[in-house]
Parts: sequence; C-alpha cells; structure tokens
Amino acid sequence: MASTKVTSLQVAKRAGVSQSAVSRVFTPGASVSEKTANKVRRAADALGYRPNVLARAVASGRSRIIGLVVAYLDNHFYPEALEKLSTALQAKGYHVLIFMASLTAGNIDDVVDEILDYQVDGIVFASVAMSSSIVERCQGAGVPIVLFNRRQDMSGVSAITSDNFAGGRKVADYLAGLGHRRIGYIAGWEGASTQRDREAGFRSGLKAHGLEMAARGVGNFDTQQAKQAARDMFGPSAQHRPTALFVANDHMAIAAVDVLRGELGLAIPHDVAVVGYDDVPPASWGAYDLTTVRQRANLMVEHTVETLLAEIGQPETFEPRQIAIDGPLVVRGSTEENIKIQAN
Amino acid sequence: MASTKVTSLQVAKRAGVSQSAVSRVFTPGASVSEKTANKVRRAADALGYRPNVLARAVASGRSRIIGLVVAYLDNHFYPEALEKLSTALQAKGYHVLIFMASLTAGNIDDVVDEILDYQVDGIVFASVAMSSSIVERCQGAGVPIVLFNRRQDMSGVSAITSDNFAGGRKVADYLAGLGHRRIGYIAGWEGASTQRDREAGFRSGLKAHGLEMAARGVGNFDTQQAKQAARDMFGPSAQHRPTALFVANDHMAIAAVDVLRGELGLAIPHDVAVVGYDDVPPASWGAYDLTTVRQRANLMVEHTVETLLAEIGQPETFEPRQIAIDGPLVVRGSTEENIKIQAN
DNA sequence: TAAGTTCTTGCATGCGCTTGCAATCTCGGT
DNA sequence: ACCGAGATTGCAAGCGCATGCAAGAACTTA
Repeated sequence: MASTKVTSLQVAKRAGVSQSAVSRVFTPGASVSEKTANKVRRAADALGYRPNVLARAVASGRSRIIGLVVAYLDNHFYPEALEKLSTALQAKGYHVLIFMASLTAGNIDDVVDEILDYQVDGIVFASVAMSSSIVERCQGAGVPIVLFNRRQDMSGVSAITSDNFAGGRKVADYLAGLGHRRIGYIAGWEGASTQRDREAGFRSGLKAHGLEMAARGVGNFDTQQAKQAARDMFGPSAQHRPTALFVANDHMAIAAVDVLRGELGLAIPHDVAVVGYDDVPPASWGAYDLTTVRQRANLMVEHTVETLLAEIGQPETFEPRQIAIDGPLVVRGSTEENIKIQAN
Repeated sequence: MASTKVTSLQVAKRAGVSQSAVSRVFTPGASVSEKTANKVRRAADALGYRPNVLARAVASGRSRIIGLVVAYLDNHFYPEALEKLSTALQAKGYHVLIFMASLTAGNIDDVVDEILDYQVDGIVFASVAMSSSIVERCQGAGVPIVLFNRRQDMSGVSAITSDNFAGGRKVADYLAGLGHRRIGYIAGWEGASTQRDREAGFRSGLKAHGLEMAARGVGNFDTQQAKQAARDMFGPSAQHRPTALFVANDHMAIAAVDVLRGELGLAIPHDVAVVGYDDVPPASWGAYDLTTVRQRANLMVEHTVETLLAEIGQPETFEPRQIAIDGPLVVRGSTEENIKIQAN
C-alpha cells in the first residue's frame, strides 16, 4: 500500500505525537507509554512505516551490519559457515555484508578500508591472513574483529578455531593404532595457523608412537597442488610409499584420493588409508567416504557470534578470547574396510 | 594514524575549503578544480579521511548496497555464484548484504522487509520462490530486482537463467544418440522454473526421438529424496530399469550415483548412464566424473549485474529482461566408458 | 491532599554527507 | 581591456532518525 518512503515524521503526524515518540516506539528499551505506543503502531501500520536502518545508523553510530571477509568459497566448509553465520546474526538483528578478499584486491588492507567505510559494527575474518596494520586500523576505528578458523598470536584479537592441534594428534593416534608405520602428510598453506597446528599436532602424535612423518608434500590448500603432491608421493618413481596419508583438509584429500585411485590405481584403504580434515559434506559422499576430523561449524559460529556481540556490547571490559573447539575423528571407509555403518 | 571518525568538515578546515568541496572531491563527476581537489586529497590523506558510506546513503538516497536473498548454499552452484556476484559488484562499487531465506523466516516476505529497511539499491533473488506481493513491495519502494536462476512469468521482472529447456533437450538428444531407449528422470522441486524447464526440454527432446520418459522420480533438489528416488527406480523390486538416468541437478545426481553404485552395485556407465545439470565442481571429480549440462555462472552473473545496474541507472526507460544463457553439455565418464580426456 | 518520585513526552540539535542555488572565478574572443 | 559563457565554490537546507534535556503527567507515600 505504502507509496514510497514513509518517514517517522509522517507517522508522528498521523498519530498526533512527536517524531521522537515514534522513534522511541521503535527503539527497544526506550521510554514510551503503552498508550502512545499503540497509537504510533497503528499509524505506522496504516502507512506501512518501517524505520530506515541507514538513517538510524548514522544517527546512532551503530549500523547493525557485520562485515565478513572471506577469501574463497571453494572449500565447502566456508559456504557452510557463511550460511550459519548469516542465519545466526540475522536472528540477533544483524546482517552480513560480504567482502571477497580473493581475486580482487589482492590487498586485504583495501578491503578492510572498504568495510570500515560502511561503519560496520564488527568484522569477521574467515581464513584470512591478518596483518598488524589491519588490526590497528580496526582498533583505531573502534571496530571489534574476530578471526574465524584462523589463529593469530598477536595483540589481543579474538579467534575461534577448532582444536587443530588435538585434531592432528588424533589422526596420528588413530593411524598408528591401525598399525601404520609409514605415514605421509600433505600440508596446507604455511601461512595458515590451521595448517601449522594440524601438522604440529600430527607430528606430536606420531612422535608419541615413536614414529616420524614418512613423507611430506605441500598442497597449499589447492587441489591442483595437492594432486601433484600425491603423484610425487605415490607415483611410480616414488619408493617406500606410505601406507597411510593425512591431508590437511578434505578439499585436498578428495583431490588426492582421485589421484591415488584414478591415476595410480591404488585401492583405498587397502593400499593406502586416507584421512582428511573438516568433514565437509562431500567427505561423507559414498564415492569418497573419507575418514576425517570434524570441524564443528555450528559451535564455531556460535562462539564467533557470541564473542563478537560481547565485544560490541561491552568494548571496554571485553577480554579477547581464543577459543579452540574440539572435534571428533569421524571414521569412515577410507581407512577401514569394514566401516560401512554410514549414517545415511 | 587516524584516531577515530574523521569527518569531511575536518578535512575541509585543514584544506581551507568548504565542506561541500570535500564532498565533491569524493563524488565522481562533480565539479571541482584540480587545484582544490589536490588540496583536499592531501588533507584527507593526512587525516586518514574516508567518506562515511552510510551518511552518504541517507543523504543521497543511494546506498550502493545490493541485497542478496539466497535459500541454501548446499548446492555448490550457489556459493560459486555468490562469490562471482560479490566480486563483480565489488568491482562496480557495490556490496552485497546477505539474507538467508532458508530455515529462518520461512516467510520470504519478512526477509524482503528486512532488506528494504537497509535501503538497498537493488535485490538479487537467487533461486527463491517469488510472490507477487514481494514484487509489489519492491516496486513500491522503487527497488529493482532480478531473479537469478529462476524465471517467473509475472509482471515484468528481470530474470537470468541458463537455457534450461535447451539444456534438457540436449540431454535427451545425447542419450538417445547413444542408443538409450529407456531413460529415467529424477525431478527437482516443482516450484522451481529450473526444474520445470529442464524437464520440459528433456521431454521434448525424447519425443523428437520417438521416446517417452521410462520412469520418473522426485528429488525436490534434496539429496535424501533423490537417493530414495534412485532406490525406487533401480532397486531390486524395480522392473524394466532404465539404462540411463537424467537427474535435475548435479547435487542430486551425485547422491543418485552413490546409491546406484554403492548400494545397488550398478556400474556406471555400463549398467546405467547418468547425467546431471549445473556442472558444479564435484561433477568433475574423479570419483563421479559426471556428464552434465554446464551452467555458465560467469555469464549469468555478468548479466545479472549488468541488468541490475542498468535498472538502477535508468529506472524509467528500463525494460525488464528475461535472459536464458545456453550452456554446453559436458560429456564425461558417467555416460561413456572411453571418455577419459579429463582436462585436469 | 500535598510533597516527592518516577514516567512520558516534545523540543531542539546533530550524525556526516549531498545538492540546488546563487555568487564568484576563469578565460577566450575581440 | 572588456564581456559573457562556463566552470568553481560556498551556503544552507535537508536526508531520516536518535537522544540529552527540561517540562509536564502520573503515581506514591504519609
């Protein structure tokens, strides 16, 4: 019904109250009597009035917009997280403004500037390499930030990750427990804490069993590189092939499986057992049935939202949090023949 | 360096010009001399000034925010599209505010209200069922909309899709050409034009070859339902199994393959050839190697952006566009034994 | 019932920026 | 050196809403 742009002033006139009264009615916790609130609501409904979020933002200094910086959406873990994050924030009255840090700027710093231009109330960095200049900029602007799926040992910024060290360790324990003695590893990108922690945990686990990494390739979280690493490690020219392979994430692990099985004709798990990390949906698909460490996206998102909103709410008393969420090892057919208990 | 919130007024003072001069310097196409522009830029840099996008938005009525409504991100086609869309819009100076229409409201109408509250300059609906009330609301608010991957035969709203009819037809042509005579189909959700068009094209293609659909299941774009449909169609109790199966999208096709191969022990393509639709990344993974019709996400996004910006730019002279982009049939190993020419 | 509280409400101002308008400049042409 | 067209510039009035403040209303308490 509403023609265009109904303002609070129009509602005020129709309701016979002041504009500020209207504003108060739409501001939770403001002081208004039931009576005027009703008058205002009636008028607002009749006119189809809805507060202008942007005007509200410039007036109040709070935009209820959260910036999300994300590097790539290839790895299915991120769309999943994005979906949950957006939904969770929506439920709290916030909304997500997306910024792709990938191809575009190359320079995350530029992206951060763009975000700040929008007066966001907070920023979530999903798997993005931080620099101290970024942190400074945000802190200078008084904008809380939280790292998602990345840890940074730097001036108190909050970071939510899964417990990658523990996860890596679990993999080592598990594979060693299965009797494997020659275990290879395909690493992710060194710049990522997820990679470093997973590998550290894995090595620590191996060590505890008196083992060492039998071979190491680098995939940089890229499928092509992961494939090449798998070829190098298991190809015809390779000697002393590992009997088990841990890959730093599922995305690469799947690529590796394709090489092992499709190109090299190896049977999984008979010739080589494969373990990934993340438990993205494709990991459970029949053709891969990949043993992996689950990242509990739900929990991670929950903590991310809670942490961010906590800091937005109480900037001065807020203490940065570094949360690492433990996730279970999900055993599937890529490591044990008999495992066919598949849920679905 | 900047402490907090540098305003145009501060820049103006420092540069010795009026506040409006500063504004003009940061407004492309405004009238400013090189001389003052330089003074202003120098001052702005020194102070670390950046225009407040929100204030600009309320003053000018243009927010440079595009709302994106998306139902689910499971189907990998959407993250991909989202990534490209966001990147493309970013390049044009716009940004994407995400709204999940899935679990949350149930009621898309509420989501639309929320979006409009943000004074977005336009809205992209990705695979969302539209209602005329939504369209009215947006038109009433003067906000251009474009449907992505959905068509709606309704009051001139723009819609960008792939040419699903042609795609379905190609599949029929192709399978018939391979000699298949009993071909099954697993449908998507009836409410989606993609489903209807693909099926219509497919049927039309079969007919041209003197064939009819040999079996039909319904997957509603959901993997579980697709699996069940596959079981029903190819399970032990089924008779006259089709020799080929067309599934309305890759997401379901992969699930179907898992059932056919994993549960029913059928060989693909020997026992049954499978074709999907979308060409999402997993379709090309070694374990599936799925023949499919490619949706050219890049082109679709390009047209979406162009259409939206065209309408934003010239609302009065704009003519709604319905664009259907043709995509090639990508032949892989799920339909022909010898196809192992895989790009990567 | 009067004094004292606690609630409500309107006023006025401002958030940071855009933009129509009118005044001022700049310059080429003669 | 003078005039007019076009380019610059500052002024001031908003954009739609939030919010401190002070005045008025409503409610307590004795």
